[in-house]
Amino acid sequence: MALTIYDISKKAGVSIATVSRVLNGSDNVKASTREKVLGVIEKYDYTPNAYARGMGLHSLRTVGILCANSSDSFLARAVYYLEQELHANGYESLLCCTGYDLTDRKSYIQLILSKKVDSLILVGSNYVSNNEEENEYIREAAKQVPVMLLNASYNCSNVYSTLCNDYSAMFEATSSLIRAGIDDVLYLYDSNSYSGTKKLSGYKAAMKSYKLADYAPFIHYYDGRTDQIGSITSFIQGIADRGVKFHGVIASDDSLAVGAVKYALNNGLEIPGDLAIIGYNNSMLTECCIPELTSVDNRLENQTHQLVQTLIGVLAGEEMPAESIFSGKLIKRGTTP
Amino acid sequence: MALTIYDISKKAGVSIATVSRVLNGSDNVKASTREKVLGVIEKYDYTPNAYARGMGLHSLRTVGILCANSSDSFLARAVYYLEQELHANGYESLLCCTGYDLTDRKSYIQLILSKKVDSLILVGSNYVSNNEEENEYIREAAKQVPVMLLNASYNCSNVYSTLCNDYSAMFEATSSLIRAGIDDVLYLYDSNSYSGTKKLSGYKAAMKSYKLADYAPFIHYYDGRTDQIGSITSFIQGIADRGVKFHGVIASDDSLAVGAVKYALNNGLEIPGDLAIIGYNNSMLTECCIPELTSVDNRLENQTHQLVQTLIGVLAGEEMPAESIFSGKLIKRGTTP
DNA sequence: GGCTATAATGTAAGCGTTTACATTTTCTAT
DNA sequence: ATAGAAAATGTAAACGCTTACATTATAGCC
Repeated sequence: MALTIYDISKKAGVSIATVSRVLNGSDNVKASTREKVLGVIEKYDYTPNAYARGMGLHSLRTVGILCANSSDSFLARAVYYLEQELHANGYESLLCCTGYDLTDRKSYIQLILSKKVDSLILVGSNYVSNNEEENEYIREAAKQVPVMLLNASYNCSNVYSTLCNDYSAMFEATSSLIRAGIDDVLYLYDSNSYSGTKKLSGYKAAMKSYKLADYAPFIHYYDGRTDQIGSITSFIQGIADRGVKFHGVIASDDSLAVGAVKYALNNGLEIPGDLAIIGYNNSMLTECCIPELTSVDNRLENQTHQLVQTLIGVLAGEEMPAESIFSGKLIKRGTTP
Repeated sequence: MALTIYDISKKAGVSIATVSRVLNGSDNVKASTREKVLGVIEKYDYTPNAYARGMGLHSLRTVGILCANSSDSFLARAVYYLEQELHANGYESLLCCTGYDLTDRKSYIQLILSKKVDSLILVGSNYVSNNEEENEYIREAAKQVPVMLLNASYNCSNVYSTLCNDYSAMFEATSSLIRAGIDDVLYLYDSNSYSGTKKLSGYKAAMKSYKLADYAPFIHYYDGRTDQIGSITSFIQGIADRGVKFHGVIASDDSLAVGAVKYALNNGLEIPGDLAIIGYNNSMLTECCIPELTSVDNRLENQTHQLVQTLIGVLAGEEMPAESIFSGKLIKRGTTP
């Protein structure tokens, strides 16, 4: 059986209150007593029971992080940055991978809220739906703790967001291709999430502003299989086989763009001469293909940093901005002219 | 303030014991009472406090998962599979990203053990060091709960492992290149972890068995930067520039292998004609390059499945195998003849 | 040395559950 | 209808900590 604070107090010859004070760094303890107690703690390798602690303490300096899928490279990177930032600020994190299903999601939130977290961070725009009813769970959660959205936005009190101006970034990316003389630009996307919708509109608006027809087929592919990219490649092949012509591809995610690169290479198309390609997220995948992938950097690191700063402020009772928006930046590499 | 079991019992007109019984699915509750209580719970959206629960309950059906870096695609995939398996078996998971530093690691373990986890899963071979002293923390942890190692092995009571026979797999991979007539095979690796060491020996043994000279430069690169692959590419370029000749590259990880692919394409080398390349882990990266990467599948999915099965068995008091070894498999794609 | 202010320590209540045990209700068989 | 068994429910202690409040030790001052 694990040692309790009683065992330690007995061995150190003090009361449990004193042990607790030492544990919590209270300054009302005589130096010699502190040494004695710390010695016993050290010697017996005592660790206070976190659950008992959770009962007494008001805050456990813990925040819950929810992400849909930790093997998605974008989400994983976001979670990684977040944990680092939180740790650096003295907060622990509790990570849950909820999957994309809405009902599971709700029960995960209940679960994590029952752990007395100080806040909830929802990573990725798929947590905000276009269907307002589906967002009820966010409003519910926000009644209990501040809810932080990374790369998404939701207008509700006690909800704070960081984002990239996906609309403008995608507008810019699309325009840059058009200005380079490519007027048949295909748009690939795989998610109707908050940011997904913004990006799509950015593309459409750009095409429209140049009086061009847009074409944006939806790919459903996030099922965790290994040959995701292969399925994208053949999806694009299917489009070409149906006679659709395109000399540019913009994708809502780098993985889709890599699929386009493979499609091009499979068909002997020159990149960017015959086909120009732009991805999104500026992930590690941009480096994996030859030529390297041009991609929009959505400022993940800035977002996570800002999000944690906002959170700290909110928890300290300060008034903080409900939305922090960063400007996406097109990083030009070999797949664009 | 959140509702407690007292509030619910009052509203439902029963005792807290009855509410608790309903909550815990005890069968000694009249159906009508159960309905009534569930109704109140539903209506007020009550969730029992996890910490109070942790005090009373013996097991919380929770296991701690430690991984060094959740943005490493191999580790992330492993964690993802593990969480799914655990969830399917009625276990919750607590994930911590410990980083690669040893001292941090120890405090993380203390932290997670204080949460009354039923077991500890260490994901990835970097948790087992060749330096026996550094493994003390594993022995310590194993005194408290069963410790499960994924993709690593450590001989100690109450420690269970799943692995791939990295030595043989690498021996096979290397031999396959040699048999194809390539006798100057470079080996790239970036970690001296448990499995890293095995792989390296497999390569060396294969070269030796064909009486060939081995060459295995070490790359230090896992720092989380985005241009990892770029730095690998230039590392290889540096080797070539020093006059080292090689017509084959085997890497301990797919990302290193992708670096080799880029090196080849940068230099106008034909793959696999001028340079044959084999990666390891059979990750999504294998699909990202053209030609697609030949890679060793280390049976991650099998490993995670087996690990959870073993864990369930151990927790149920059954005698389980301390080590489960799977056979790696060379998946041939375009980068090998 | 005696008095007070202050620092150090101890005592005990409370946090929200679970569960052994006690009690009450319901059912079965007479 | 009623004793006795079985089922349903209630009571209260326990889990290991924090902390307000009470008590004791220490120091400073005249």
